Amino acid sequence: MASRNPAPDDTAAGLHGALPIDAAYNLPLRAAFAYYVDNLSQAEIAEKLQVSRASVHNYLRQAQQEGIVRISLDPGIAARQELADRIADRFDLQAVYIVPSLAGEVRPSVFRAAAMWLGDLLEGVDSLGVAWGETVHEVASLLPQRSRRDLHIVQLIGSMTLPFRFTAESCTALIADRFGADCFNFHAPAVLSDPALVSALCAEPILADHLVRMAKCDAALFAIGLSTVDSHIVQCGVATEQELAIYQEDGAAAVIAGRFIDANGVPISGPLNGRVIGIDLDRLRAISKRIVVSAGPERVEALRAALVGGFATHLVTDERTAACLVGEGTAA
Amino acid sequence: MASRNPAPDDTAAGLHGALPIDAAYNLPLRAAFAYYVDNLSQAEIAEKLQVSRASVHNYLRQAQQEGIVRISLDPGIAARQELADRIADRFDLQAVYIVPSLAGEVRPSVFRAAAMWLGDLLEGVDSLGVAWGETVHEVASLLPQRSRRDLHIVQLIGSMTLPFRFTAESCTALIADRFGADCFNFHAPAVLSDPALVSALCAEPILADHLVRMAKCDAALFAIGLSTVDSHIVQCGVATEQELAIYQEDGAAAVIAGRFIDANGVPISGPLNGRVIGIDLDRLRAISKRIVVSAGPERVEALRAALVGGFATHLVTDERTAACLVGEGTAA
DNA sequence: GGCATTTCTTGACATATGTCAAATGCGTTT
DNA sequence: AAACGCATTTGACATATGTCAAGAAATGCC
Repeated sequence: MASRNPAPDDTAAGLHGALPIDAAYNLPLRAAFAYYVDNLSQAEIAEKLQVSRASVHNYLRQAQQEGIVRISLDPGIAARQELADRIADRFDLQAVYIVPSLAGEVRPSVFRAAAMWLGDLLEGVDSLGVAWGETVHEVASLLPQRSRRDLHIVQLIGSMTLPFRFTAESCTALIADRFGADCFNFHAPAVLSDPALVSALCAEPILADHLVRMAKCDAALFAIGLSTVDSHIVQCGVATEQELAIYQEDGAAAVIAGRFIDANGVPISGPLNGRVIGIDLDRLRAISKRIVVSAGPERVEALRAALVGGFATHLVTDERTAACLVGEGTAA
Repeated sequence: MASRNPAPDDTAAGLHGALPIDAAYNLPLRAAFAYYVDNLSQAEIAEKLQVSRASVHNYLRQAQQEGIVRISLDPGIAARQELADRIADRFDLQAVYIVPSLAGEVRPSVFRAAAMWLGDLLEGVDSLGVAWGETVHEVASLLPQRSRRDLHIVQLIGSMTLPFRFTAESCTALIADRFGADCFNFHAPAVLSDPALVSALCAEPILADHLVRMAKCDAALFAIGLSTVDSHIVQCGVATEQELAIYQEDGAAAVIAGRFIDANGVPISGPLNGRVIGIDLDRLRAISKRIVVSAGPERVEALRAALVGGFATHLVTDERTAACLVGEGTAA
């Protein structure tokens, strides 16, 4: 029983080069194979591995956390729902993934599903732009470990240091971490008080480089913000209540990447004009794969505005929200 | 509780268009989401779905069989094993997947793992050539359901109607079925007694077309046959014992797609020259992704011959076989 | 419409899995 | 060398899951 359990990041090379191959190293991996491939019971594995059954259970849990074990539901099946088709047709989306939630709270359910599928959605993608907000953060924190070393994670909106746990950096960092990907953060606040300062700042090489990186993204992950008073855009200090009120008067229906749009998906100008540092809506729309995660009855209108505006190509939502989107079912 | 459980191949369109979205249709899907995404217990799901706990269990099983639920181990982790690297280096392979088998029987274990990974290995592949034999059949029969409608499955060797359960057609048919792919069979026997007849037959449009299809494959799945008397090549009637003996005298080390090679991976000519209908070794080697599944101590020499000959680019095997391949560990 | 056949469902039991606090080992510090 | 802290392991218990044969519903057939 020599050398048990090398650290996970251990390359394993050299260390056990000369060990007999039945030596008990890499326990979580072996347990996972025995359990999921050979269909042995945990008790049987425990016996073969000469450890307690509880340990085997621990290994399996560890294997799952490390992403050795991948349990997921076929995204295709969620996209092949009849409702999904209708929404995709109606709003000209490439794919709609519908979560048939039974649980009382739909949003966490949708977040988990989105996290489960993000890896699949990102196949063939080189560079993922990431917005920030509660939704994006939740999805990020639920992402399973999955190796995508080649991927670039790019922050799409400037940061706010705020009363919230979901900072822009934690969104990008979490995602980058789970994919083992490189992370490119946007070293600027999301909003300044003077447009001139914004221009000046964006002309700085560091930020200019970042703007180029954003333009090169071939996928984006974001959510649709509400334009109501309890919206995070106010709570985070991006907009004041007064500013928000002005936008509301002009028909604000949703917030995307810190920008307001109306019910027809058309950008609204207002007091934040030129003061936001982050990807603008046209450039966002130029990214080829635009993944939106949004669910909940209170978000139907905002989501519809975003879809009408053509901001999404891929949508993850739940059954009930989906039904409301196409005018069936009630918000309740 | 109208219209429960439409048949699996039901398009679902129209049928429940007007149903309230909380109607209890598509139970396996709902159960799977509740269980794997929402982390509800089967008992909780039973309650929400108004069915017995046992039913929920049945739905989940069904969901798994239908490929809604996908449980797999990261192929990357099996390829990142230190032994895998060494073998890939030594034999110039693109990837080696090593199964750390605990179970007594390694071969079934490797077959299950190969089946689990085949879908991943076939990403980006348009046309998969398939040989036949016990190994290929086993892998095929263990394949999980996974949609790859666009894929072509192409039979690489003529058929034998034989005392075995693993016919060429069942290999291709099974694989095509699991992927929902199109299946192109080779309508000819694997071996004839007269080379002239082989030429004549292959000139027939039907077969000529198939030869073209084989050449267009961008991946192949095959195993390495033994050149010993108990080899399936004799049992299937492809070669007689006398013919086999001749090849053995000339140093036959393995059989690939009905062709003999020696320990250096060089093709051996012999009594079967010109009499086999199936992909020839050069054309096989011209397929860009060549996936070999092979494991078991008795197969080490044959496998090594195949690898030396450059017939594989991807290998799925077990730890012990792998160790023997690079000269460590014992066959026992 | 009735009967046979299949498919789905269920309750009760057997088994496997999850949990947690206590114990053990192991490397580090004093 | 003893003492400490951390991570891992373990046994015992609570819970969740798997199984199966019997019953119910749906389906197909004449």
